[in-house]
Amino acid sequence: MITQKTKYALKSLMALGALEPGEALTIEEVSRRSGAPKRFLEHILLELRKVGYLGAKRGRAGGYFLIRDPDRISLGEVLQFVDGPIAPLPCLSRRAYRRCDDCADETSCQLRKVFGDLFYSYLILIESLTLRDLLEGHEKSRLILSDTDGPQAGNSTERPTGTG
Amino acid sequence: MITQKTKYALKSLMALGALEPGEALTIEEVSRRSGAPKRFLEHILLELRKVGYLGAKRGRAGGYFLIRDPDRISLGEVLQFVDGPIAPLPCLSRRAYRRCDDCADETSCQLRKVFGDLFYSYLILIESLTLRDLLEGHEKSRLILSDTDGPQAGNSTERPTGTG
DNA sequence: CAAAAGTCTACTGTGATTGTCGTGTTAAAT
DNA sequence: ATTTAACACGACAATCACAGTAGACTTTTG
Repeated sequence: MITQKTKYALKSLMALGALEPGEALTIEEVSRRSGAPKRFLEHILLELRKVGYLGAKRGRAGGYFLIRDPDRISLGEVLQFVDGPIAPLPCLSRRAYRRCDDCADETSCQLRKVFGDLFYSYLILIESLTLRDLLEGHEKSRLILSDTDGPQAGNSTERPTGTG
Repeated sequence: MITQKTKYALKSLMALGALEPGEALTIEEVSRRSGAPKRFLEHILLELRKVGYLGAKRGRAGGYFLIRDPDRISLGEVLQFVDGPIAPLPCLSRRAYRRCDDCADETSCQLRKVFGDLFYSYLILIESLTLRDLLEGHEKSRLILSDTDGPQAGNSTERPTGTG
């Protein structure tokens, strides 16, 4: 589950990404378009600015605007910046690495091995999706498992609900 | 991040999956082998039994034992049973579906579309990994993005740490 | 100067996570 | 039959993350 905060962040980025160059939106207006509570959104937009996605103009006719190409804002990055570490195990996180206190030997930990591979595959997927994909339709992230001839993903419209 | 509880559950399943047929372990013993606190483990093993993975024998020489083939216990299933819904958005969960209160039209929600595809790919990965993979080495989950010639995953031993 | 905007720090309510505890129930050993 | 060692189950509690609110400050423009 991505957090509500991340959802607000993504919706805000979408709102700001849809603007013409030169345009800006006030927090108030982003709040209206994203559905996020205004006072909460303050924090979120501030973070997105500090991280380098947004620019802000203060004072009377101020507002926020996107300063990074939507192609270069990956979902993976946003999730990390807003939600914090996304690794399934603390010992698999680069930035926020923490040893598992209940793990004797990290190199032989089977849990780490298996989830490490899973995480790597997941990262490829999530890094390949960008704000651009949220702004337009998208045709990416089709995958094929090489040792099976199982189902293929992609193609947006079908199978709306998963199992979660 | 998978929860500590799930980690305990997986380690316990590994401990029980490594037994010879006919053998069983007491909670105490599973606790020792998995590192989980005994009184906490009670709840976990109970759940795993109710879900159909484990059998239990009560009374003096009692204990827990695996009653489902490790090939038929997918990581995805375990995560769901122990951690609850794993869908990135409530509106993408089949079992625990909930409408996003901030979403006007579900069918046109771009967030839902993109995360839906992502989730579907993720499910394929996580469903293809089983307790068997945790018990032995594993050679699965290699994937190829069909619209890029980007990196390939798989092959266990390399790139230990990700980005999370 | 006043109004409208972003910036910052601090605080809070709610719920999930991670356990612990007490008490029961079952079955084997003596 | 009694004791003992195991699982079963419900209630409770400490801690923490999440989601949001509030107040005070700073910057810009009219």
